[in-house]
Amino acid sequence: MRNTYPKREKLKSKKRIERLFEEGRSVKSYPLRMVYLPEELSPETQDLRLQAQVGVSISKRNFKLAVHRNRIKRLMREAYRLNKGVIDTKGTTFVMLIIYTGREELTQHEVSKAMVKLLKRFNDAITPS
RNA sequence: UUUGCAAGUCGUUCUAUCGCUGGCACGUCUCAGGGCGAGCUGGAGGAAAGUCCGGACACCGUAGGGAAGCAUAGCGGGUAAUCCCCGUCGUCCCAAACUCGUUUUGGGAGAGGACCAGUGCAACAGAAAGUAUGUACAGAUAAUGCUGUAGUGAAACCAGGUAAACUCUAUGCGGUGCAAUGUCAAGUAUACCCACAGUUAAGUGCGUCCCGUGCGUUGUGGGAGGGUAGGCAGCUAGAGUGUUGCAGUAAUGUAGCAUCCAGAUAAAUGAUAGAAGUCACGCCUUGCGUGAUACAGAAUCCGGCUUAUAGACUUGCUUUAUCA
RNA sequence: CGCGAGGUAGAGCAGUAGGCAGCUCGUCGGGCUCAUAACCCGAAGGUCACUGGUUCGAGUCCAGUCCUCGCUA
Repeated sequence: MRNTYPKREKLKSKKRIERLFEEGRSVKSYPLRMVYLPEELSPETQDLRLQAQVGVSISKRNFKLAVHRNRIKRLMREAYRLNKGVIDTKGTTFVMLIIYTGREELTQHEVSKAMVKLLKRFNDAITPS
């Protein structure tokens, strides 16, 4: 299976992001935290493979230099791209934002590991018990 | 060969796989917008940073005058332009030399116009820091506040010093900035805009004031605005880059040849694996192992300045050792 | 992206024609009280963010850095 992360899978709408922070629920897996919310995405595409729009974020408070923030965002995107097959939303679509809450820079392997754990917890959270 | 200083240049490379993004041409699906697939080819910096100067470009009530304000400051040159760069004169600092001097040579520093236009300022010390001129001694004189020496202090050798004190002189400055600005589609309270005609009292105005100037309120006609989330243009071929010759002390200019080198927008330029290079350290010492590989990420674009920076190279001077 | 303020004692703040570094609270020691608080007496505590310049002399004037806070869209 091909692992891609094209533009239409990115969360870009300011309106959706604002509502996401107001109404969304969250799951954590250090150093990552995910905020998510069910959302109808039909205007974007009819593609059945699209399960979610995802954005990444990192605080300027924890990393002062732009070059470090850029690198961590790239690592997070890479980790999501390689592991997004873990997600199973059972038909509904979501918007989600993954936030880096750590204060130290990790390697790709460590970020990947945390990402898999985070996505599994997300699956558990949206499955009605 | 060694030490240090100054100026300048560079500032990791290659392969494979998986991704992101701009361009080109192709196939396929779709009413269209566009989607999907595979191919080729571009994809961070010397500072992209700080936003300290200067421009290009764009718009705004035409940007007119005066006041005020701000900036600059020897002279000459360079440039699109500058508070930048180059040269030069004077000043100050350091080193060396000798003919020991306000000398010569070499290197460095810096906002270096004007206190015989005016006003202000100088703690402590000191008689006195200006409405100047006390004391002691010596000299001169008809006489003195005339002349010399003394102590304080940064300055008392006087109509002195200080303008990075107010100020004056000369020159320059309209304002706001690509989230400028233009355009397309969606969409809706009649508050908005334009033209013409009449009216002119208060009021109002992209830092302030005055003059000037625009607006105002009514009628008629026309256009469609605010707020919200978007697409496209602006948007990258340019004061471009490399190289060679010529002109010039230099900054720089000019001619020929070659070349096209990021355009993202919740914001691309990455990840993994392996190899090489460089620098440390260790040793079974000439090859292995371990560790390190800086500062840092375009946001309209250029020219400077300033700041951060592992390591490498070039040139000049200096210093040490050896050989001739 | 474009602008504006501010860094002075542990905390909050003064400091103007350049020459003294200060105020309030807190801290420490002593007194008062059976004891604590309040009150009284005394003391310590500062590279004036940093670097350079102008000046005889700089918290103050000038230039350049660093940090903090805020504003417009």
